[in-house]
Amino acid sequence: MSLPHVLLTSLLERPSTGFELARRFDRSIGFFWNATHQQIYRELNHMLKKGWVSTLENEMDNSRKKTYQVEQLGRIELASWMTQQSEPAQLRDDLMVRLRAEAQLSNNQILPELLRHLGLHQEKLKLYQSIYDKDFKDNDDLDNRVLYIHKMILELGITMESEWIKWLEQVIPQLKRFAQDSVSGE
Amino acid sequence: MSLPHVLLTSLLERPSTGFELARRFDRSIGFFWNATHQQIYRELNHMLKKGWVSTLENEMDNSRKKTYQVEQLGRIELASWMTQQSEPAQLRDDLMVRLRAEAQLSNNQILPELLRHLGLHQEKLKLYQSIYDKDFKDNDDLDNRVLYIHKMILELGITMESEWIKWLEQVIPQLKRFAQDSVSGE
DNA sequence: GACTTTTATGCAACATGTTGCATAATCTCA
DNA sequence: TGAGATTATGCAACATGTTGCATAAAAGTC
Repeated sequence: MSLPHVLLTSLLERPSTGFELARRFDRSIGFFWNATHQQIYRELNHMLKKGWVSTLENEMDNSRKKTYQVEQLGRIELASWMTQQSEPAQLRDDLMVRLRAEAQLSNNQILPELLRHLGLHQEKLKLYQSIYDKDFKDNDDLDNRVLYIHKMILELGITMESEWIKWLEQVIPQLKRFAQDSVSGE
Repeated sequence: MSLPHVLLTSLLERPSTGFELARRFDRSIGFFWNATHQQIYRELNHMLKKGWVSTLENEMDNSRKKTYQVEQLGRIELASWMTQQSEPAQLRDDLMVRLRAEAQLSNNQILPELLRHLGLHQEKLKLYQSIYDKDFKDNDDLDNRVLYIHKMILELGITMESEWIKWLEQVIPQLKRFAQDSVSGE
């Protein structure tokens, strides 16, 4: 329900084409809200019809490229959405389902996937950390709202990835031990 | 894509009616995978058609109640699904979008919602903690796979909720300060 | 100049998830 | 015994998200 609002926010930060939005989704904003280019183009057209955004007339441009900007109606919509409540997202990870299934089936099939996820979380943490170092490391300008908020969002991401890693590093050896036990007699 | 597998796992743990599954979703398994009763009934019918589950003939029961159990085909499906890879779920929380929008709009509308979320996370943590104390506190039977896995899943939930709380408790005062500054001159 | 890659947009079909409503048996309690 | 809550299942419409495919201009490269 909030994809349009993600896009409005993103376009307020900078007027962009659908393609650019999709690319940014692969980086900053997409770390906590993902969307395919399909969803983005579809939603942009929808918002255009509702008058929330408009396209800039691209100078001398006969390509298909369209740059979108937020209109007054879009700002009003975003501000009104800000006053609404929403429930916290819930943890919804396939891996948890697989673990519970593993508990039932006892096939020892889960280990490779746990290791793979450990790797993925480590990579993601590294990525976040590098962005953090680049953008915020020596920035202690706590008076800047925008900077502060972006920094805190990234910090949350870093924390969550770290916790996943710690957790996996605890679970994996123990499950290995179970697997060992079940082959060697027990 | 894994709702059917959640249901299969849940039914392996205990044959149940759709209603019971929905209720359990409100508790244990639903902490990391949610679904409405609609989705559950629809999916159960679907799995019935595919032969993954069957209904128990309920003794002397002329009510509409149907108890489902997993069939061989369902087990095979689940085991085969276990060998497939899946990407880690990504953090996808409205609140993050609202924060970034707040950074753009500077309306100071976000604070009540941050406080509300803090409360919700504290409640959730309390709930998890109470289940943990009840089910696992004095259980150090590390040889029990099923118990161990359930315990670790709950521990992850506890960690994540704790980290949310810590984060909100850091962000809220700072945003309050910004709001203060912007009324009193600055 | 032809060839590939990157940029750029979109349709159509499908899968998944949500909301509102309808139905009906059973249980509770006054 | 009758009124209301709880248990129990489901349809239909809609919203949102995914996948596969098609198209085409622009930029790089051999």
